[in-house]
Amino acid sequence: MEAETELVDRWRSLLTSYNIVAVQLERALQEAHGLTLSDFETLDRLTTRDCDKRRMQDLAAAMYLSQSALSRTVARLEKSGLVCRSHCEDDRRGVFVELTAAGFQRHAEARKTQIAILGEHLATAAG
Amino acid sequence: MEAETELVDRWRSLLTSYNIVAVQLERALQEAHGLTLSDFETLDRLTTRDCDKRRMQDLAAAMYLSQSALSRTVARLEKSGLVCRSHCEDDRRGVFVELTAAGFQRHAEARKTQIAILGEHLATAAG
DNA sequence: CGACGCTATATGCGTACGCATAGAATGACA
DNA sequence: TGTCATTCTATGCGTACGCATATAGCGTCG
Repeated sequence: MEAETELVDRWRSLLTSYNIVAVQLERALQEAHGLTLSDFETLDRLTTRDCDKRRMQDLAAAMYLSQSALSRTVARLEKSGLVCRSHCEDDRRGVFVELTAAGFQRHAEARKTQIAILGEHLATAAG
Repeated sequence: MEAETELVDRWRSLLTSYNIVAVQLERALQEAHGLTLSDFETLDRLTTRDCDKRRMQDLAAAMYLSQSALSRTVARLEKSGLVCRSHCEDDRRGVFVELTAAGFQRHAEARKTQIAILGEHLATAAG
C-alpha cells in the first residue's frame, strides 16, 4: 500500500517537527523562567480565555495532559504562587484554578521566550 | 504583532495534532505489544535503513531522544531480546545495535498497530 | 612510552508522567 | 433519611526522561 507509507511519512514529519520545537522550548522555559512546558501551557490556558478562573476539568479537557498530571501541575504552580485553588461553591467536588498577579507576570515574561523560540525553530521545523 | 499570534497558533496546532496521535499510539503500542513509543521508533530506525546494524550515535542523531534515554531504551530492548549490542572492533568505545529475529517480528506486528492508529487519528489531527 | 584532551556509552539522581485507586461530594431512588 | 452509582480531584506506585558525571577507549604531542 502506498497510502501506508505516505501516512507513516506524515507522522514521522509531525513527530520531527514537534520534537525540534518542544525540546528547545522546554529547555528555554526551564532555564529562563523555571517552568515546565506543561506549566506554561497551563498558565496559557488560564490567560487566553475570557475568564481567568477555570475548573480543573475544563483545563483538563482543553489540554493533552492526563487528569493526574494536570492535578500535579496545578499543585506545582500553586506552590510557586502562580495560581491559587479554591473550592467551587455550587459543586464542592470541583476546584477553581485562578491566576495570581505573579502568575500573570510570569506568563507574560515566559511568552516572550516562547515567541522567540518559535520564531527561531518553528519555521525550520514545520517547513 | 499579528505575526506573533499566527506563530503561536501554528505551534498550538502542531502541539495538539502531535498529542492526539501520540497519546493513542503510545497506549496502543503498550497494550498490544509492550512497547514504548521510543521503543518502537528505535526498532523502526533499525529496519528502515539499508543496514540492520547501527551504532548508538547514528541512532541518537536520527532520533529526538537524549543520549542517556537512548542508552536506556536500547537496554530495555536488549533485555526483551529484541536487539543485541556488540562492541565495534575498529573503535571499541562504539556499540553496534542489531535487530534480532524476534525484534524484526515484533516490529512488523507493531507496525500494523501503528498504521491502524495513524489511519484512525492522523487525518483528524492534521486536518 | 606517558600525559592530556576528546569522544562514545552508561549510570546516579531528581522530576514529570500515566494508570489505578482512594477520598469526598453529588444526585437519584427506595 | 439511607443506600448506591457517579463524578471530580488527589495520591501511591512504577516508569521514562534529561542533566550531570563516571567510565572506557581513542589520538596527539612531547
